[in-house]
Amino acid sequence: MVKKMIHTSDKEQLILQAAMDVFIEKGRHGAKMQEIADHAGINKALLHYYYRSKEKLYSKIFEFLIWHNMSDLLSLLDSDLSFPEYLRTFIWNYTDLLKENPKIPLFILKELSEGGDTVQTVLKNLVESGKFDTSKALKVIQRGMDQGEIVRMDPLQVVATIVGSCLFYFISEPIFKTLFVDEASFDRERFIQERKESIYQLLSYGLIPRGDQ
Amino acid sequence: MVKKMIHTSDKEQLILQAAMDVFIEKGRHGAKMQEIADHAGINKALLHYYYRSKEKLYSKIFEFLIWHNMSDLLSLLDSDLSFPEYLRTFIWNYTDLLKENPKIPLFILKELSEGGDTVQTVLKNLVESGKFDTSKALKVIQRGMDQGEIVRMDPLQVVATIVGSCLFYFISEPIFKTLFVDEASFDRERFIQERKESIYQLLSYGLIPRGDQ
DNA sequence: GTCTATAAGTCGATAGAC
DNA sequence: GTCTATCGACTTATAGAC
Repeated sequence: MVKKMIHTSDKEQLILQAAMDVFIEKGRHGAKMQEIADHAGINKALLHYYYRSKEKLYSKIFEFLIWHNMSDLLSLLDSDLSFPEYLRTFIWNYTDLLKENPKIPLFILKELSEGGDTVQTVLKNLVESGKFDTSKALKVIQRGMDQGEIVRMDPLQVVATIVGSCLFYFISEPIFKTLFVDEASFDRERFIQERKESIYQLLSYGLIPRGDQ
Repeated sequence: MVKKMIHTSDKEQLILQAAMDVFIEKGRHGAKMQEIADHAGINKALLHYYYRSKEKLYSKIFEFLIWHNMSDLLSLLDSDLSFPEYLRTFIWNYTDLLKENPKIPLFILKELSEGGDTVQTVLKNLVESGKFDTSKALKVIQRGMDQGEIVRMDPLQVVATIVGSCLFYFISEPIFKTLFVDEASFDRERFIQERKESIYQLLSYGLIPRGDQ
C-alpha cells in the first residue's frame, strides 16, 4: 500500500490502490487490466465502468504519484533552519520517505524517460500551474552561501548531489545487493540508518580529513 | 547508436542494434517486434528467423547491456592511483560514459526492479561466473583509509554516494530540466562539465568551509 | 453497480512461396 | 535468407442481463 487518494468512494479507492500497486510493479505496458481487477477483487468490466480506459487510469495514477512524490520532496527542500540543520533534516526525512515507498521514484523516472504524451502533459500541467515551486529550495542554499555557512557553488549542483546520494541505494537495491552484499548477513535497516549519517558526514565535511573536525 | 556487438554478421548486427535502441527507448513490454523490424529495415519474419522469440532477443540485449555497463563501471572503480586522483579520475570517466549512453542505467535498473526471471537469471549468472569483481574497488577505498588519505567510513557508503552523485542528473534529466531550468538558456554540455568539478569538490572537501582549503 | 460473455484489435509467431 | 500472408493467443473494451 502506498497512500490514500482523496475524494473517492471506497470502491474507487480500492481500484486506484490496486492499479497503483500493479502499475508500480509492472510498469505502464507490463501492467494488465485483468491483474488490476484481480488485485482489487472485482472484474475487468467494472474497471472500465469507473475509468473509461487503461490510458485514463494510468494517467490518473501517474499524476497522483508524481504530484505527491514531488510535493513531499519539494516541501522537504524548503526550510528556515540553518544550513547544517537543514541538510541533516532533509537527508533524514527524504531517506525515511524513500524507505516507505522505495519503488515510486524509479517508476516516475522511467515513465518520464519513455516519455509518452500522457506523461509529459501531466508533468507540464503540474509545473505550469505553479504547484512545483523550486525557488524556495534554491534560496535556502543561496542564503547558506551568502552567510558563509557553506562554500560557494551552483545551487543546482548541490541539489543534484544531495538528492542523488539519498536516492541511489533505493533505485539500485537489487543490483547493489547482488554485487556488494552477502544477503544472509546484510542488515538492510541498519544500512539505511547508516546511510543517513554517512551522506551527512560526506557532504558536510568531505572525504579528505580536516584538522578542525 | 550505442555500441557494437561482436562475432555477428552484418545483418545480425543491424538487428541487434535496432533491438537495443527500441528496448532502451520503450522498455521490455513497450517495445514491439514490428518497430524493431522497421528500425532495422527488415520485416518481422526475419527477426524470428535470427532470434527465435522476443524473449530471447530481449535476453540477449539485456545481457549485453548489463555486461558492458557494469564492466565499464567496475573497471573504473579499480586503480592504483592515490585516492584524490582516483576519485577525480572515476568521476570524470564515469560522467563521460554516462554522457555517451545516458539511457542505459535507467533501463537496467527498471528492468531489474520489475525483476522477471529472465533478467534476474542473467544477472546471477554474470555474478556467479566471477565476471563482476567488486572487491578491488572496495580495496582501493580501504587502502585510502588505512593510509589516512580519507576519513574512515563503510566503503559501501562511499561507493553509493559517489555513484549516486554521478548518476542522478542523467536518470532524472527530463524532470530535472523541467523543474529547475529555463530550457532556452540552459547549457547542458556546460552543466555536465561543471557537474564533474562540483561532485569532486563536494565529496572531497564537503560543503562546510574549512580553514586550510 | 456488478456481473458474464464476447466483440474488436493488437501482437508474437509461423507457414509457405521465392 | 527474405518476403507476404495469416494464424492464434492475448488484451482492451463493450454489450447486455441482472
